[in-house]
Amino acid sequence: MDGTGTRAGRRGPAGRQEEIAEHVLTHGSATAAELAERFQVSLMTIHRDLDELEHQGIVRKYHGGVTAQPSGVFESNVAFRMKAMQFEKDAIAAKAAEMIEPGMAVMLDDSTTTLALARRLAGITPLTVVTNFMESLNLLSQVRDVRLMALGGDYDPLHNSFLGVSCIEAIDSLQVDLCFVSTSAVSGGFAYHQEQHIVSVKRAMLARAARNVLLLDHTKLSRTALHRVAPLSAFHRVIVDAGASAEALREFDEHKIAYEVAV
Amino acid sequence: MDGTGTRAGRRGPAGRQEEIAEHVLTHGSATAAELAERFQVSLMTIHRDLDELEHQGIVRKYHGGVTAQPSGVFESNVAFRMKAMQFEKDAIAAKAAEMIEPGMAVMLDDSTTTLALARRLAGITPLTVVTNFMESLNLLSQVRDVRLMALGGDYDPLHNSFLGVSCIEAIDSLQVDLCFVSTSAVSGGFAYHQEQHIVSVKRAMLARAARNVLLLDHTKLSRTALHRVAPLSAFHRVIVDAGASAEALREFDEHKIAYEVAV
DNA sequence: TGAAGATCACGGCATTGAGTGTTATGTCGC
DNA sequence: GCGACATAACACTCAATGCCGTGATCTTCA
Repeated sequence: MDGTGTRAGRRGPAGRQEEIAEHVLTHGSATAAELAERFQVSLMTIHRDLDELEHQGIVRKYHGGVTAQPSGVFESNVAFRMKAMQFEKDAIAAKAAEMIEPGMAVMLDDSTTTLALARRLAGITPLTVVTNFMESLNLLSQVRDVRLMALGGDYDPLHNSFLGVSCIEAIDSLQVDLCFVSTSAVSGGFAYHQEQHIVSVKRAMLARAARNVLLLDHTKLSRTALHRVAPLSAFHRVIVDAGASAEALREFDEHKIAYEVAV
Repeated sequence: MDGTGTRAGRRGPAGRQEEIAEHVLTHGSATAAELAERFQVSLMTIHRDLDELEHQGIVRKYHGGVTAQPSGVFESNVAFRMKAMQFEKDAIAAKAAEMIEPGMAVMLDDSTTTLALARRLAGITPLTVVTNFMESLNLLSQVRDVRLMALGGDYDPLHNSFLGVSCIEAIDSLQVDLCFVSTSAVSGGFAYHQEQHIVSVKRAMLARAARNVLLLDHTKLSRTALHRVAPLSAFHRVIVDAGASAEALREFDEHKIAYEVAV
């Protein structure tokens, strides 16, 4: 039994790094020596962990220690998002799938919610699917009778997707029947996201579809992020999970937004 | 020194399976016991090898032995050669990697040879890599300090890559230092490929690089395919493996092509 | 039905690669 | 320029994995 207190590093370095991140995030900052003592590993290992966390955009290193990254970049981490709200996302995806009919062309953004939707598309073939999300590309490339189209661009490890000017140009030369996107926050009749380059891509997508659908788990409601993506009126429908508060739904009514609750 | 005669199974079970296939293909048939004796391994191992070869469509098993697959062998054999030539492709990739220096921008086409090259790029960072090949995208997305750029387009399950107009447009807006491609046949100073839509993409790639490099294992030499891709003069260098015949190399000399043999 | 051949199930063996520490070298800040 | 901190290079450990053989069980064919 070691004296490190919390659950031990049960799954290799990843587990320790997660705990380091948690420690730095709560305390605001730390020194390498302090962390080495706390986790009973050498300074070198701590530095390697911090390099990894810095590359993931979770902490910032400086000569003498590390600090937490100021904004909520942490929430963008794809591995982080992947685990959360799996059940709710699946319910939302089921509801969204009802809108799709064989033969349609649909576009999916780089969110874990639309990935849940992608998993269901094998049952609605034939279909044309357009996306910039690596996970969805890998998934759908294995599916017969899905005409898959990739949006290229600069690879973003944080989101595991392709972004940038090149991606937007590719979107601009397309036109689809349905576009499904998710955003990290919604309130006051607007959808928000914390990163500018993601916002640009989402906007381009919304402009190239006959109908747009916004997929939201309830943790996104009544919150804001730095950048406005679009007014909710840009969406022909909003789908939320059953965890949405009555207050949040009332807000949709006030703005005359067509929404649906997924059970 | 064993008595098996030919080059020993230097690269694991794959090498032995290749020799087994060769033996069965030339003799028409064989028994498991005979092969076990010939390669000095147990019956069980021979059966596992034969299961693998049968799965690849190269031989047919029956109670008491195996026979060579009667027809349609050629196509399956190509798939087989894909894997079998792995050793040579790796040598070619090693030679190609020497041309790359940190900081460069390189483009890779959708061939298994350039995939072998992609595996080596992690050691030459930082690097910008552009490709339309799903395998390479998945591989390189895991690599630190590689700025990865995807070429989008219509997904082709046969090649596991993205093609079409959309892909070519994406290529046209780029410019890289080095472009590595492979073609399915070379002879008379020209490179050939059997599929038109692949040819279009390769041509677009060649037009957007300061220097082009052609990667060829020796089975591609002195052959042709339906469509001309480009004259060999379009390439600043050709890299072949050590299996290339003296005659094929002389042909390069005649056309004044700068080539290099990978050991 | 009997016997040869094929498969299954388990365990040993060697190899690989990730993770880590130690020592040496480089770099920042006072 | 000096001390503290950070990085680079090399060697070691150890767990995971692929590969193979042995003996038991199942299947096929005469």
